[in-house]
Amino acid sequence: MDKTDTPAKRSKPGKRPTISDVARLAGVAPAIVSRALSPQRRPVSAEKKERVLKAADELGYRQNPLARGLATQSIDLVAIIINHMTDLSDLDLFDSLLDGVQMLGKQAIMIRVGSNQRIDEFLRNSLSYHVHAAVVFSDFADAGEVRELFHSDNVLMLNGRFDAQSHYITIDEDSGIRDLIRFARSRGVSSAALLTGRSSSIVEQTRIAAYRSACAIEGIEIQREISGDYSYQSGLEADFGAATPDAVFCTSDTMAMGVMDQLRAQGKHPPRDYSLFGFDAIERGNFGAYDISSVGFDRADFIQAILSFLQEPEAFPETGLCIPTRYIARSTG
DNA sequence: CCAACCGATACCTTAGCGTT
DNA sequence: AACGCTAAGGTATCGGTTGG
Repeated sequence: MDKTDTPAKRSKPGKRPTISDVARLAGVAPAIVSRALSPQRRPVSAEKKERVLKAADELGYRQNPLARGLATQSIDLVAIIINHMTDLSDLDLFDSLLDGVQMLGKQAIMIRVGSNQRIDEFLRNSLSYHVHAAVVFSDFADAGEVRELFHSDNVLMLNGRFDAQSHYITIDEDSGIRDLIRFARSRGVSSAALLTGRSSSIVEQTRIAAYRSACAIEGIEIQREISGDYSYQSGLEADFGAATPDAVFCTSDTMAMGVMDQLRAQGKHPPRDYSLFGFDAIERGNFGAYDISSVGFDRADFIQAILSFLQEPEAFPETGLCIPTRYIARSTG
Protein backbone atom coordinates (compact mmCIF):
# COMPACT_ATOMS: atom_id res chain seq x y z
CA MET A 1 0.00 0.00 0.00
CA ASP A 2 1.15 3.46 -0.81
CA LYS A 3 2.25 4.92 2.49
CA THR A 4 1.33 8.45 1.43
CA ASP A 5 -2.30 7.40 1.20
CA THR A 6 -2.91 7.06 4.90
CA PRO A 7 -6.19 8.49 6.16
CA ALA A 8 -4.33 10.58 8.70
CA LYS A 9 -2.55 12.48 5.95
CA ARG A 10 -5.55 13.08 3.78
CA SER A 11 -6.81 16.59 4.34
CA LYS A 12 -10.21 17.01 5.91
CA PRO A 13 -13.22 17.47 3.68
CA GLY A 14 -14.00 21.10 3.02
CA LYS A 15 -10.43 22.13 3.70
CA ARG A 16 -8.49 23.84 1.03
CA PRO A 17 -6.39 21.29 -0.93
CA THR A 18 -2.68 21.25 -0.17
CA ILE A 19 0.36 20.21 -2.09
CA SER A 20 0.06 16.75 -0.50
CA ASP A 21 -3.43 16.29 -1.93
CA VAL A 22 -2.16 17.15 -5.38
CA ALA A 23 0.81 14.82 -4.93
CA ARG A 24 -1.46 11.97 -3.87
CA LEU A 25 -3.76 12.42 -6.83
CA ALA A 26 -0.88 12.75 -9.28
CA GLY A 27 0.99 9.83 -7.72
CA VAL A 28 4.18 11.78 -7.04
CA ALA A 29 6.02 13.16 -4.03
CA PRO A 30 5.00 16.59 -2.69
CA ALA A 31 8.41 17.92 -3.62
CA ILE A 32 7.70 17.10 -7.27
CA VAL A 33 4.50 19.09 -7.12
CA SER A 34 6.41 22.00 -5.65
CA ARG A 35 8.93 21.83 -8.49
CA ALA A 36 6.35 21.34 -11.18
CA LEU A 37 4.49 24.45 -10.06
CA SER A 38 7.57 26.53 -9.32
CA PRO A 39 8.22 29.49 -11.60
CA GLN A 40 11.91 28.58 -11.41
CA ARG A 41 13.27 25.89 -13.66
CA ARG A 42 13.67 22.83 -11.55
CA PRO A 43 14.14 19.25 -12.78
CA VAL A 44 10.82 17.48 -13.36
CA SER A 45 9.94 15.17 -16.22
CA ALA A 46 7.40 16.48 -18.69
CA GLU A 47 5.16 13.51 -18.00
CA LYS A 48 5.00 14.12 -14.24
CA LYS A 49 4.64 17.82 -14.66
CA GLU A 50 1.60 17.19 -16.80
CA ARG A 51 0.10 14.86 -14.19
CA VAL A 52 0.70 17.43 -11.48
CA LEU A 53 -0.89 20.25 -13.45
CA LYS A 54 -3.90 18.08 -14.21
CA ALA A 55 -4.31 17.05 -10.56
CA ALA A 56 -3.87 20.61 -9.34
CA ASP A 57 -6.49 21.80 -11.76
CA GLU A 58 -8.88 19.03 -10.79
CA LEU A 59 -8.58 19.82 -7.09
CA GLY A 60 -8.57 23.56 -7.56
CA TYR A 61 -5.26 23.74 -5.75
CA ARG A 62 -3.95 27.19 -4.89
CA GLN A 63 -0.55 27.72 -3.42
CA ASN A 64 -0.56 28.81 0.21
CA PRO A 65 1.53 31.96 0.23
CA LEU A 66 2.02 31.98 3.99
CA ALA A 67 3.36 28.44 4.04
CA ARG A 68 5.54 29.28 1.08
CA GLY A 69 6.85 32.28 2.94
CA LEU A 70 7.53 30.08 5.91
CA ALA A 71 9.69 27.83 3.77
CA THR A 72 11.47 30.45 1.69
CA GLN A 73 11.78 33.17 4.29
CA SER A 74 10.31 35.57 1.82
CA ILE A 75 6.89 36.32 0.55
CA ASP A 76 5.48 38.15 -2.43
CA LEU A 77 4.14 40.72 -0.11
CA VAL A 78 4.78 44.39 -0.56
CA ALA A 79 4.63 46.61 2.49
CA ILE A 80 3.33 50.08 1.80
CA ILE A 81 4.03 52.41 4.66
CA ILE A 82 1.94 55.52 4.83
CA ASN A 83 1.27 58.22 7.37
CA HIS A 84 -2.48 58.07 6.89
CA MET A 85 -5.05 58.06 4.13
CA THR A 86 -7.07 61.15 4.82
CA ASP A 87 -5.99 63.29 1.94
CA LEU A 88 -8.21 63.00 -1.11
CA SER A 89 -5.24 62.72 -3.43
CA ASP A 90 -4.26 59.55 -1.56
CA LEU A 91 -7.37 57.74 -2.73
CA ASP A 92 -6.50 58.01 -6.41
CA LEU A 93 -2.92 57.16 -5.82
CA PHE A 94 -3.26 54.16 -3.54
CA ASP A 95 -6.12 52.65 -5.48
CA SER A 96 -4.01 52.65 -8.63
CA LEU A 97 -0.96 51.43 -6.77
CA LEU A 98 -2.78 48.50 -5.17
CA ASP A 99 -4.25 47.60 -8.51
CA GLY A 100 -0.80 47.60 -10.08
CA VAL A 101 0.74 45.55 -7.27
CA GLN A 102 -1.97 42.93 -7.64
CA MET A 103 -1.50 42.89 -11.39
CA LEU A 104 2.10 41.87 -10.71
CA GLY A 105 0.78 38.86 -8.80
CA LYS A 106 1.85 40.31 -5.47
CA GLN A 107 -0.16 41.33 -2.47
CA ALA A 108 0.15 44.54 -0.58
CA ILE A 109 -0.05 45.20 3.10
CA MET A 110 -0.62 48.80 4.01
CA ILE A 111 0.76 49.99 7.29
CA ARG A 112 -0.57 53.21 8.65
CA VAL A 113 1.89 54.91 10.88
CA GLY A 114 -0.34 57.86 11.64
CA SER A 115 1.49 60.48 13.60
CA ASN A 116 3.50 57.88 15.46
CA GLN A 117 7.02 59.20 15.70
CA ARG A 118 8.30 55.94 17.11
CA ILE A 119 7.94 53.97 13.91
CA ASP A 120 10.60 51.52 14.99
CA GLU A 121 8.70 50.28 18.00
CA PHE A 122 5.43 50.54 16.18
CA LEU A 123 6.47 48.33 13.30
CA ARG A 124 8.37 45.87 15.43
CA ASN A 125 5.26 45.19 17.41
CA SER A 126 2.90 45.00 14.50
CA LEU A 127 4.79 43.10 11.87
CA SER A 128 7.61 40.67 11.43
CA TYR A 129 7.11 39.59 7.84
CA HIS A 130 10.06 39.19 5.60
CA VAL A 131 8.48 41.12 2.78
CA HIS A 132 9.59 41.14 -0.83
CA ALA A 133 9.75 44.91 -0.82
CA ALA A 134 8.72 47.97 1.09
CA VAL A 135 7.48 51.21 -0.39
CA VAL A 136 7.74 54.09 2.02
CA PHE A 137 5.53 57.14 1.76
CA SER A 138 5.61 57.96 5.45
CA ASP A 139 8.21 60.50 6.38
CA PHE A 140 8.62 59.04 9.85
CA ALA A 141 10.82 56.22 8.57
CA ASP A 142 14.35 56.32 7.25
CA ALA A 143 15.81 53.82 4.83
CA GLY A 144 18.07 51.90 7.18
CA GLU A 145 15.30 51.48 9.69
CA VAL A 146 12.94 50.03 7.10
CA ARG A 147 15.54 47.64 5.68
CA GLU A 148 16.16 46.26 9.13
CA LEU A 149 12.53 46.00 10.10
CA PHE A 150 11.40 44.20 6.98
CA HIS A 151 14.50 42.09 6.45
CA SER A 152 14.64 43.34 2.90
CA ASP A 153 17.03 45.41 0.83
CA ASN A 154 14.26 46.16 -1.61
CA VAL A 155 13.20 49.41 -0.08
CA LEU A 156 11.87 52.24 -2.17
CA MET A 157 11.91 55.59 -0.44
CA LEU A 158 9.41 58.19 -1.57
CA ASN A 159 9.75 60.46 1.43
CA GLY A 160 13.16 61.95 0.86
CA ARG A 161 14.81 59.98 3.67
CA PHE A 162 16.90 57.69 1.48
CA ASP A 163 20.56 56.80 1.95
CA ALA A 164 23.38 55.53 -0.25
CA GLN A 165 22.05 51.98 -0.25
CA SER A 166 18.43 52.73 -0.95
CA HIS A 167 16.32 53.16 -4.03
CA TYR A 168 14.28 56.28 -4.28
CA ILE A 169 11.93 58.36 -6.31
CA THR A 170 11.73 62.07 -5.75
CA ILE A 171 9.17 64.48 -7.00
CA ASP A 172 10.56 67.63 -8.52
CA GLU A 173 8.08 70.00 -6.96
CA ASP A 174 10.16 73.03 -7.73
CA SER A 175 9.35 72.98 -11.44
CA GLY A 176 5.59 72.93 -10.92
CA ILE A 177 5.65 75.49 -8.15
CA ARG A 178 7.72 77.88 -10.29
CA ASP A 179 5.20 77.43 -13.13
CA LEU A 180 2.38 78.15 -10.73
CA ILE A 181 3.92 81.27 -9.22
CA ARG A 182 4.86 82.59 -12.64
CA PHE A 183 1.27 82.07 -13.73
CA ALA A 184 -0.07 83.80 -10.60
CA ARG A 185 2.20 86.78 -11.21
CA SER A 186 1.00 87.03 -14.79
CA ARG A 187 -2.53 87.24 -13.43
CA GLY A 188 -1.56 90.23 -11.34
CA VAL A 189 -1.06 88.53 -7.97
CA SER A 190 1.32 90.56 -5.82
CA SER A 191 0.58 89.34 -2.31
CA ALA A 192 -0.42 85.95 -1.04
CA ALA A 193 -1.03 83.70 1.92
CA LEU A 194 0.68 80.34 2.11
CA LEU A 195 -1.14 77.56 3.89
CA THR A 196 1.28 74.77 4.67
CA GLY A 197 1.16 71.21 5.92
CA ARG A 198 3.15 69.64 8.71
CA SER A 199 6.45 71.45 8.53
CA SER A 200 8.42 68.71 10.31
CA SER A 201 8.29 66.68 7.10
CA ILE A 202 11.30 66.97 4.82
CA VAL A 203 9.09 66.93 1.75
CA GLU A 204 6.98 69.73 3.14
CA GLN A 205 10.00 71.78 4.10
CA THR A 206 11.29 71.52 0.54
CA ARG A 207 7.88 72.44 -0.78
CA ILE A 208 7.59 75.49 1.44
CA ALA A 209 11.09 76.60 0.47
CA ALA A 210 10.13 76.28 -3.20
CA TYR A 211 7.10 78.54 -2.70
CA ARG A 212 9.17 81.12 -0.85
CA SER A 213 11.92 81.18 -3.41
CA ALA A 214 9.58 81.29 -6.43
CA CYS A 215 7.58 84.10 -4.83
CA ALA A 216 10.77 86.04 -4.10
CA ILE A 217 11.88 85.68 -7.71
CA GLU A 218 8.53 86.73 -9.14
CA GLY A 219 8.02 89.55 -6.65
CA ILE A 220 5.02 88.13 -4.83
CA GLU A 221 4.97 88.98 -1.17
CA ILE A 222 3.95 86.15 1.17
CA GLN A 223 2.06 88.18 3.73
CA ARG A 224 1.05 85.34 5.90
CA GLU A 225 2.26 81.79 6.38
CA ILE A 226 -0.34 79.64 8.08
CA SER A 227 0.45 76.24 9.46
CA GLY A 228 -2.15 73.61 8.63
CA ASP A 229 -2.08 69.84 8.49
CA TYR A 230 -3.23 69.02 4.93
CA SER A 231 -6.81 68.55 6.12
CA TYR A 232 -9.99 70.18 4.85
CA GLN A 233 -10.60 71.41 8.39
CA SER A 234 -7.31 73.28 8.55
CA GLY A 235 -8.27 75.08 5.33
CA LEU A 236 -11.70 75.87 6.66
CA GLU A 237 -10.25 77.36 9.84
CA ALA A 238 -7.18 79.08 8.42
CA ASP A 239 -6.92 82.61 9.71
CA PHE A 240 -6.25 85.10 6.90
CA GLY A 241 -6.72 88.18 9.04
CA ALA A 242 -8.85 91.14 8.06
CA ALA A 243 -8.07 91.41 4.37
CA THR A 244 -8.08 88.46 2.03
CA PRO A 245 -4.83 88.40 0.04
CA ASP A 246 -4.77 88.38 -3.76
CA ALA A 247 -4.03 84.69 -3.73
CA VAL A 248 -3.94 81.71 -1.40
CA PHE A 249 -1.38 79.01 -2.06
CA CYS A 250 -2.09 75.73 -0.30
CA THR A 251 0.27 72.79 -0.14
CA SER A 252 -2.61 70.37 -0.61
CA ASP A 253 -5.83 70.45 -2.61
CA THR A 254 -7.80 69.32 0.41
CA MET A 255 -6.78 72.38 2.38
CA ALA A 256 -7.63 74.51 -0.64
CA MET A 257 -11.15 73.05 -0.58
CA GLY A 258 -11.47 74.15 3.02
CA VAL A 259 -10.25 77.62 2.16
CA MET A 260 -12.72 77.83 -0.71
CA ASP A 261 -15.61 76.98 1.58
CA GLN A 262 -14.43 79.33 4.32
CA LEU A 263 -14.24 82.30 1.95
CA ARG A 264 -17.41 81.32 0.12
CA ALA A 265 -19.23 81.83 3.42
CA GLN A 266 -17.96 85.42 3.28
CA GLY A 267 -19.28 85.78 -0.25
CA LYS A 268 -15.85 85.53 -1.83
CA HIS A 269 -15.37 83.33 -4.84
CA PRO A 270 -12.26 82.41 -6.79
CA PRO A 271 -11.06 83.52 -9.26
CA ARG A 272 -13.21 86.68 -9.12
CA ASP A 273 -12.32 87.80 -5.59
CA TYR A 274 -9.03 85.99 -5.08
CA SER A 275 -6.95 83.30 -6.73
CA LEU A 276 -6.78 79.89 -5.13
CA PHE A 277 -4.11 77.31 -5.81
CA GLY A 278 -3.83 73.82 -4.39
CA PHE A 279 -1.26 71.12 -4.64
CA ASP A 280 -1.57 67.45 -5.73
CA ALA A 281 -4.05 67.95 -8.57
CA ILE A 282 -6.65 65.44 -7.42
CA GLU A 283 -8.80 63.95 -10.14
CA ARG A 284 -11.21 66.74 -11.04
CA GLY A 285 -13.93 64.31 -12.05
CA ASN A 286 -14.27 63.16 -8.45
CA PHE A 287 -14.77 66.62 -7.00
CA GLY A 288 -16.44 68.69 -9.65
CA ALA A 289 -17.48 71.45 -7.28
CA TYR A 290 -13.85 72.07 -6.34
CA ASP A 291 -12.17 72.67 -9.65
CA ILE A 292 -9.00 73.92 -8.04
CA SER A 293 -5.97 75.06 -9.98
CA SER A 294 -3.10 73.02 -8.72
CA VAL A 295 0.36 71.58 -9.11
CA GLY A 296 0.61 67.95 -10.01
CA PHE A 297 2.62 65.24 -11.66
CA ASP A 298 1.67 62.40 -13.90
CA ARG A 299 0.33 59.75 -11.51
CA ALA A 300 0.55 57.03 -14.11
CA ASP A 301 4.29 57.70 -14.52
CA PHE A 302 4.78 57.67 -10.78
CA ILE A 303 2.90 54.40 -10.29
CA GLN A 304 4.71 52.86 -13.22
CA ALA A 305 8.05 53.77 -11.69
CA ILE A 306 7.08 52.13 -8.39
CA LEU A 307 5.84 49.01 -10.16
CA SER A 308 9.00 48.73 -12.22
CA PHE A 309 10.93 48.75 -8.98
CA LEU A 310 8.74 46.03 -7.49
CA GLN A 311 9.11 43.91 -10.59
CA GLU A 312 12.88 44.20 -10.88
CA PRO A 313 14.52 46.06 -8.01
CA GLU A 314 18.01 45.26 -9.32
CA ALA A 315 17.28 47.08 -12.55
CA PHE A 316 16.08 50.24 -10.85
CA PRO A 317 18.39 53.19 -11.58
CA GLU A 318 20.95 53.68 -8.82
CA THR A 319 20.67 57.40 -9.15
CA GLY A 320 16.98 57.23 -8.36
CA LEU A 321 14.18 58.68 -10.40
CA CYS A 322 12.75 62.12 -10.45
CA ILE A 323 9.19 62.83 -11.50
CA PRO A 324 8.57 66.40 -12.68
CA THR A 325 5.54 68.43 -11.68
CA ARG A 326 3.72 71.13 -13.60
CA TYR A 327 1.08 73.74 -13.07
CA ILE A 328 -2.39 72.46 -13.86
CA ALA A 329 -4.74 75.31 -14.71
CA ARG A 330 -8.30 74.86 -13.58
CA SER A 331 -10.97 77.36 -12.71
CA THR A 332 -9.82 78.96 -9.42
CA GLY A 333 -6.52 80.48 -10.57
C1' DC B 1 -8.25 21.45 41.92
C1' DC B 2 -6.48 25.15 39.33
C1' DA B 3 -3.27 28.27 37.19
C1' DA B 4 1.02 28.81 35.22
C1' DC B 5 4.31 27.14 32.56
C1' DC B 6 6.83 24.43 29.08
C1' DG B 7 7.72 21.32 25.45
C1' DA B 8 5.80 18.94 21.47
C1' DT B 9 3.29 19.13 17.45
C1' DA B 10 0.65 20.63 13.36
C1' DC B 11 0.33 23.75 9.70
C1' DC B 12 2.38 23.86 4.30
C1' DT B 13 5.95 24.40 1.28
C1' DT B 14 10.60 24.33 -0.47
C1' DA B 15 15.82 23.86 -0.38
C1' DG B 16 19.20 20.70 -0.09
C1' DC B 17 21.07 16.41 -0.31
C1' DG B 18 21.37 11.57 -1.31
C1' DT B 19 19.80 7.93 -4.43
C1' DT B 20 18.32 5.83 -8.76
C1' DA C 1 18.54 14.44 -15.02
C1' DA C 2 14.90 12.92 -12.33
C1' DC C 3 13.22 11.81 -8.15
C1' DG C 4 12.05 11.47 -3.15
C1' DC C 5 13.19 12.06 1.72
C1' DT C 6 13.96 15.24 5.34
C1' DA C 7 14.64 19.33 7.85
C1' DA C 8 13.45 23.87 8.51
C1' DG C 9 10.86 28.04 8.97
C1' DG C 10 7.30 30.99 12.90
C1' DT C 11 3.27 30.57 15.51
C1' DA C 12 -0.88 28.71 17.60
C1' DT C 13 -2.52 25.16 20.12
C1' DC C 14 -2.49 20.98 22.58
C1' DG C 15 -1.18 18.10 26.31
C1' DG C 16 1.50 17.20 30.20
C1' DT C 17 3.88 18.69 34.38
C1' DT C 18 4.70 21.46 38.35
C1' DG C 19 3.68 24.29 42.27
C1' DG C 20 0.47 26.51 45.21
